Amino acid sequence: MRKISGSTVRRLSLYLRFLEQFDALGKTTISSAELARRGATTSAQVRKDLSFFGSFGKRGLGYSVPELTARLRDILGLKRTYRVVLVGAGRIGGALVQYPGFRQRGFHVAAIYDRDPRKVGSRWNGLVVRDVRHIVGDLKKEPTDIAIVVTPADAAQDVTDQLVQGGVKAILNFAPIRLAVPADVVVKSVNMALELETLSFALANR
Amino acid sequence: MRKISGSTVRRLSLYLRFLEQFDALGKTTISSAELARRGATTSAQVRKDLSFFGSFGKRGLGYSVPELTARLRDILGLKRTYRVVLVGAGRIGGALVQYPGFRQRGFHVAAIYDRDPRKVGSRWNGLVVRDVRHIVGDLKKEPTDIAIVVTPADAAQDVTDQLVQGGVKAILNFAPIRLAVPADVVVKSVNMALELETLSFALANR
DNA sequence: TTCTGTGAATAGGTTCACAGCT
DNA sequence: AGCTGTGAACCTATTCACAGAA
Repeated sequence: MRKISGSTVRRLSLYLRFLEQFDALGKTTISSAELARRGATTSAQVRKDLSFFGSFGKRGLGYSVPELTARLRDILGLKRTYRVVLVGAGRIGGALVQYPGFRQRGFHVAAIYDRDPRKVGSRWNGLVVRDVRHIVGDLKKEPTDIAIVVTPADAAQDVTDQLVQGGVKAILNFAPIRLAVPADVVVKSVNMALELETLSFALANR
Repeated sequence: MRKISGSTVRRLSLYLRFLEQFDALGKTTISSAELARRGATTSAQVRKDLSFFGSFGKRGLGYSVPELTARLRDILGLKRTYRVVLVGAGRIGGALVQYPGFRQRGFHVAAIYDRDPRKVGSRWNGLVVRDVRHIVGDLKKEPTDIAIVVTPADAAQDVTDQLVQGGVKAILNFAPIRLAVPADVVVKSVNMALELETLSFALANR
């Protein structure tokens, strides 16, 4: 497939949310202009984004809400559910385990790991925290595509190596380091402090 | 000032982190190539990013670590501390209140608000949760530049309007809606489910 | 007539490559 | 000799504008 930019993918996710909202309102048809207004972009951008994957609209009419919803879910890989493991039973980990947005979208946090013996065995949102030393064995028994790394920086690379060894193919990383992974593994890093710094930059440079 | 792209700002934040690490190792000088290696970019990119703000290096030598650190802290608006208020005393709010990365960078979470009477009055990391109805009055007494919105979607716009009324100029938004704000207020939205969807897209389109 | 789909034009961001300072 | 600073070249993303389907 042709190379799709990250910003296109993010917009597709947004369009999908808007479509779900439109569907809830009982609308059956939507134009690129309406999607654009919601997404703070342009109608041409919406049409271009969609055009990378085919032509789903009807000229003079717009897009069928249920049809485009289905196509976007398909494009974004959301027609299936994902088993997700979470490594790091700290505050952020705890918040993510019960984050409703994940389950709604088919991302099921199925296991939590930590290295701290005081945390191992405790319950988090119905899941028993397991010792991280079991992780490779567990992953081999229960194939898992996605992991969320919420460990301190010093543990993150080691954990990542074990995740890769266990067959994980995508990692959402909250640790403030760049993770080294083989070419067939995708990493997406989120860094809250960095987000705040884009704000302080904006405040300082008005 | 000339328009600086978001990706340049993000890279500057990263360079600052690397510089701090180099400083801790006792290095006093660093080349654009070394910064590039750490940041998974190119030396030309590093130099170009810096060149928007001046010329801080010495030809043949590289950059002085303490000097460039100071310049970046200045550029990113990190020479001062920021009073930050957090709205929404849920799981994610709780995790963010004690997130060490914020305080390290000079972002001080100084107050937490919630609308739920059962949460109001409880203690979170040493702070007493206040009723959100006091927020405008509090902000007028204690001018605050940055707010973090961690409420459910249905409350986020209302809270945002109050923050703006109270003089907040930058908002880090975790609620899954686009916030409407006046032109002089910056909003940066973070959406975890959307990040996971970029991963499922990558898995589905290999 | 309305709104899509898409080449062409434009804008924006990245990389190249080299002159010039240390 | 080594590494910066920066125009120019290149590449990618967005916007324009219009032909064509409903």
